[in-house]
Amino acid sequence: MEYDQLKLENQLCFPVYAASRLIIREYQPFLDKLGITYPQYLVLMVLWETDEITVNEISGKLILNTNTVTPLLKRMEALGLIKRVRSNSDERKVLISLSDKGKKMREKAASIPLQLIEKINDESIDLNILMELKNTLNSLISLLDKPRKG
Amino acid sequence: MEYDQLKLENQLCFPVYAASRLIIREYQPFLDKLGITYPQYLVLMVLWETDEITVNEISGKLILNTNTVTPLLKRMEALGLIKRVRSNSDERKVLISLSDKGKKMREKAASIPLQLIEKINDESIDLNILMELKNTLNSLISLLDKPRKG
DNA sequence: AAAAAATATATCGCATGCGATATATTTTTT
DNA sequence: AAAAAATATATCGCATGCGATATATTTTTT
Repeated sequence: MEYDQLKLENQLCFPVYAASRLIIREYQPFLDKLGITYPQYLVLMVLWETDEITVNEISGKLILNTNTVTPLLKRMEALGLIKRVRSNSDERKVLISLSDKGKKMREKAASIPLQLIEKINDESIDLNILMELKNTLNSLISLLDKPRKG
Repeated sequence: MEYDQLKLENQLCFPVYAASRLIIREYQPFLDKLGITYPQYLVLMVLWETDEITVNEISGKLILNTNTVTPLLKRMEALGLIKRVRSNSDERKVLISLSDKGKKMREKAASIPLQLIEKINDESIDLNILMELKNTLNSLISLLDKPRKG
């Protein structure tokens, strides 16, 4: 029997998995300056776009389970980046909003995406190809994330 | 100032990160049957291709730090999937090789890649686009992994 | 209206994943 | 040859990430 399918180089998942970790490593020095982790940065990006949303909405946008997001948000609250308040209209919900510190961090973070692009683009890889990459991944994500939403 | 760069939808990293987790979730039911995790499956794939290699070589192929790989291998040894033996020629090295159980698992795993492809292809996304995706990610990986090697 | 189902968070346990650091061995430098 | 540097693993601590499960609240069913 042929086992070529089981070779690392023939896998689709491995490159996605490895690239994910490597790109996050590139973020590390910038995030270290802000004293936050990559998932915390993602939460902030969500809140900078839409402040005052529920735990569930955040976990939906980041495609993370609530049992990952709840402790993440608690750590962010402890860091003074966000506030967690039970909703009055629906006591099951917890509303997440930015603290002043969390709001101010937006300015410090503003330069990160461009610096990342420079870091990557600086060498060999065409930006258009990266845009295609993004599109394909987004198709894949909406395909695989369907079961959660449907 | 414009903050569009800080929107989730405009990021490259987030789709890679989310896709990685979602694809691994697709593997989960198949790996559960074998009683292994995704990183463990990766180690096995490396060993099925080249048995008897060092911890360092495995961590290099998987682009993981040794402080991730060492405990991973210890768990795999506890599961009876691999053997860990100090090298005689160089006492710093630890040689990792497959146990009978680890070797036999190859047959059970042989059908996984195809099943995954069917699961994804079954709907809407062209396989050629996925091959391009793989190529772009591999370029990105060799770019970002350079500092480790160079 | 009471019971059942659904929804929203949260807790627990375990496996990564990694920065910082330690230890043993080998190689290189002086 | 002794000292210094490099190499290969390993340990520690902390932050995810998730399956299983618990709890409180709201909505739906009967």
